[in-house]
Amino acid sequence: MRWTKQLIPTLREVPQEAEIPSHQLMLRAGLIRKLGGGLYTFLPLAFRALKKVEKIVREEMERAGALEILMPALHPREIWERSGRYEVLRDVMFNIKDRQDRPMVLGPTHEEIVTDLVSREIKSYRQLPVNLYQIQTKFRDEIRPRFGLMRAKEFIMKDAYSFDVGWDEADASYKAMYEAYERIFKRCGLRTKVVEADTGAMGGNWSHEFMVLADAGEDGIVECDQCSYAANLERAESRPGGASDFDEAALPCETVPTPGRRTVQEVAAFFQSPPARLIKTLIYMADKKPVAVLVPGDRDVNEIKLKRALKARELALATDEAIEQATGAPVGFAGPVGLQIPMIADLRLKGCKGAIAGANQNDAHRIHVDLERDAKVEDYADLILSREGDGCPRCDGSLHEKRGIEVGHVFKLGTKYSELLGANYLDVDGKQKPAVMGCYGIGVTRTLQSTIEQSHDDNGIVWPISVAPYQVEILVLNMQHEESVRIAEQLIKDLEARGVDVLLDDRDERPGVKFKDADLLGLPVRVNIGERGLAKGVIEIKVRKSPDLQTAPIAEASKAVLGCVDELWKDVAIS
RNA sequence: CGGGGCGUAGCGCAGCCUGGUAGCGCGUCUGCCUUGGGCGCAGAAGGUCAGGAGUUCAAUUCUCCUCGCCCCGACCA
Repeated sequence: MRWTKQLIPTLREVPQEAEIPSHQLMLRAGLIRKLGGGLYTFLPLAFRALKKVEKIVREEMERAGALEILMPALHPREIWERSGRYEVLRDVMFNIKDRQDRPMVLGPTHEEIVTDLVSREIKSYRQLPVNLYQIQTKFRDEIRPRFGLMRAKEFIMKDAYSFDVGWDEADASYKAMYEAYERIFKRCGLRTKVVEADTGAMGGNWSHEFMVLADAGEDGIVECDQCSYAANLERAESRPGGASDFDEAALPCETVPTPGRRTVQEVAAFFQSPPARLIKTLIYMADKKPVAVLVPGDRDVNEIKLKRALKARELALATDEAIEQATGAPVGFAGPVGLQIPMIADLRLKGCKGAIAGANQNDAHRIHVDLERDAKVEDYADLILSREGDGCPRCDGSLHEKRGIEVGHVFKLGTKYSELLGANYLDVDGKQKPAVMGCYGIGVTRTLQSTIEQSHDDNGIVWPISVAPYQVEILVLNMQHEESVRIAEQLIKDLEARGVDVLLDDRDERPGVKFKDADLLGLPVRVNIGERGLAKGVIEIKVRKSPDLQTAPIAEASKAVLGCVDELWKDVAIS
């Protein structure tokens, strides 16, 4: 392909809309253009790269035995009401009506649709297992689209759904997908970290996320420095220490005036005591009922864990009025002693003595609190947000925080959807049973951008060879020089005959412009053909990711380039 | 939805405070020149100053409203 016949609108300056490197580079290298917030057009180069990612995904899904289908993007709203997820996902769903005034939604995901299909077509255990996948555009009315393709309102996702006769069989399907994902990301040239994750609105029992480590990542994760434990912060546990006993003697609980001291910091300073000695008491509304949540003063509540522990559908911090009503004191003075609403405490508070807590009256706190002696805590659970330096829950190591971009997520769903939507089969014993499901997503467009986020330098993109829009870029430094052009054309012919995608920069531009744009585009191998080299009988080869410039005799040009290309394929080979 | 910022030529920005109908760099087009890291010279095109209303003799500039975009937060498969 010739540059002058392609559409590659490179930008010299950084568009102000872009914040992170991958987004800036996608705009500058002429890969994408914005139509509106969270809506992007893929220009030819990005489209080529996208197709390569999709091809890898397809090959690995097929290898794992999944069958490709294509489901509608437009769904009757009714099916979502039937599963109960219209309520759960209504905020992210685009609602529309057809001309008959029938309510429709644009699909944010496809569990309902595929389960409906399977419920109609799969009747017998003889037809199982089955794993159906598609590569589809999903629509989500994101509260805040961000970072180009990272969080868009419309994006391409590969989603697969497995149906098995039982739990063990479903585990095998899950494992097969997990392994397929490892291969996919490796082949895309991505280094990913697999973490334990929360299942969120998907429901289900267990899930793993495939994370691309990057500062711009939207998810916090922790990983152990000694074992393989890694988890999304939403789910991460940490090793609880022993019960905290701050009192030598078991002194009776006592109320102390603390005028105007509301925050943990203020109170800790007032008592000249470490924040950890305080019991932080937060009032939440769980399904419209107040509940007190107790955590160590130096820790934050993990609302996802809390929601799970309370088995609540809705959870939010109580309003100031609700707090006053529940505790009888203004915000900042809640405490477990004498509180009349249900209480749940973090595991780390179990058996703690000599603590400081709010007194449930204005401008007062209690000291020498022995939680078990002085309060009625209904339940203890792991409720806090893990953080840097916490102990690993699995070993003696400690946890470290990182940022990650979620590119893949595999879920064990169980029978939630099959029961709801009637995906039952007839087993050997003649009984109707719900199929055991798993679902598996890859954000294809996000994966593409992650590749750039993880592989770029100051000058531009550094494409892995497997997803690069073209594998080789040839620069003819002076298009007026006929010999250069002739040699370039011969080289292109040779390379294309060997299945290599080649882009020729045939613009009548000065060399400097071409070099800059070549670095920006980041195609894996660059070939310089210029009079200076030809005078010595050589062409030059520059591998984008390496600093070295090599030369090859004109007669061996294609062989030398192919050698570089082959070498680069080793980076993304699966073992 | 809350907080902040921005909207002037394709891109990056100045002008606005202190009202008098718009400018710079890059890009684009033409010609010359040049050809190893965003070259040089000469000329040119390109603007409903986001939209609407108001104040004023006069609004890019002041006021109000609306829309869009970006960032932070809440939220998130």
